[in-house]
Amino acid sequence: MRGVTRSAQGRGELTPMESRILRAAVRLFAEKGFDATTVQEIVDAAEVTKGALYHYFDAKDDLLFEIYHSLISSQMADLDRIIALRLSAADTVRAILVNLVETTASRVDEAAVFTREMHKLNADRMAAFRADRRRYHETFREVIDRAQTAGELGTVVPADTAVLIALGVVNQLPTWYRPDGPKSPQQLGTEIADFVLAALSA
Amino acid sequence: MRGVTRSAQGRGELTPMESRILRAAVRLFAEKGFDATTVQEIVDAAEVTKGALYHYFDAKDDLLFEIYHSLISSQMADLDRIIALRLSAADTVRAILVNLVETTASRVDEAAVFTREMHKLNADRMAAFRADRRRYHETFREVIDRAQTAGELGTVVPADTAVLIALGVVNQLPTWYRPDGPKSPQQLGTEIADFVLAALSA
DNA sequence: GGTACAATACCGACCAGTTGGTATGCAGCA
DNA sequence: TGCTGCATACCAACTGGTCGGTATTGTACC
Repeated sequence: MRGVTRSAQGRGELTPMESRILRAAVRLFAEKGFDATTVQEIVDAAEVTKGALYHYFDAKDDLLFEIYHSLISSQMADLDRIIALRLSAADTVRAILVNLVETTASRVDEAAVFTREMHKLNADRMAAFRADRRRYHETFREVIDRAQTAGELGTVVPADTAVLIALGVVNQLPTWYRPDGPKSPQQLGTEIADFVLAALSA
Repeated sequence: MRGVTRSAQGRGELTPMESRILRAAVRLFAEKGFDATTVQEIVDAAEVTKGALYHYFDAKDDLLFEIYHSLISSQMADLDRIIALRLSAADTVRAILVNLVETTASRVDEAAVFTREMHKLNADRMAAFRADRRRYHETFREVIDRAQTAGELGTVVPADTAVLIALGVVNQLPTWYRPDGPKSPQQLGTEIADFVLAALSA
């Protein structure tokens, strides 16, 4: 069972104990970083014992991977769902961005951990992650690309750069977004989508 | 001399030994992260001894701070220089972004370490950093704000959000920028500036 | 110009504390 | 009686940082 989290087998079928541990881990990782967080701190925060943790997870790294995994699967599923709606290019871009901003906002800790610690994935998992990301980027880029070719969107900025910029903004969001801030996630999503679409209309 | 790096006294007056150590530290921090990098690894990479390192720096943390410090001072100085040119709003925005992209690209490792590990600053240094960042944001925001009021730029996107987006993109740059990629830093800077200005023109 | 003295620059073996992970035990359910 | 689900005690490896000591450079005085 090397290289695979025991719990990762059945998707979304986390036991109560697993999600309890993961919830504590995410909070601590987001607060202090992965390396600076002790396994002992995690089990204390989750009010379980080390034995319990290592009963469900093979290694500390697996906690990280579970966090990535659940976030990415959810994002990929959302993307596919949006694409399937077959909206206009502009509406698709808007839907993708609003959705991304909203899920990122509702799962800030996970998103923050993700962007800060993703380079700690081992080779295999990193490769899997890159593949997912590539697919996400490509899908997004094609939406813009086709719209540009069809004259629906402007061509001032190349599609690939636009994707990098748009997704970069979202990835950076956990750094400055505060749930108690003046703007709701929905409003932020709208503003960011407005921004990107305004740029792409030129 | 608590809380202050010995070498931070005289700005930019790093001894050869200090920059040698810092150069190795930056590379390793960028590659594996701060916590995952051992002091021993740093001194090995720099081909010095632990004694030498602790002769010039009080603690491992001070290495991080020196990296931040040199990067931030340089960025703040650049900003002031650009503002002093008293260009038009659009040209100022462009100049800031192109400059930021170029310096970030030429110092990717430092920038990457910075965005990933800044939360490890202690309270004092964090406060100082926040003050600097606030000033940077405010300055940038005012440029946009005044231009919007004067009708020189559109008002579709609020100035504060625009700043967050623009700087977010730059902060995310180290994640995907590759020196051997197809686009030069200058070209990237131009494209990003085009993007932001196109959005702001709406 | 040489000698005594001192400050600076650096060395590397060592330490106390911490860390991720394990081995073993035990209760309850089938 | 055995198996799952956890608890407890423990360990070997590693980490940042220290400390006594040495080499090198600078300085003041004869």
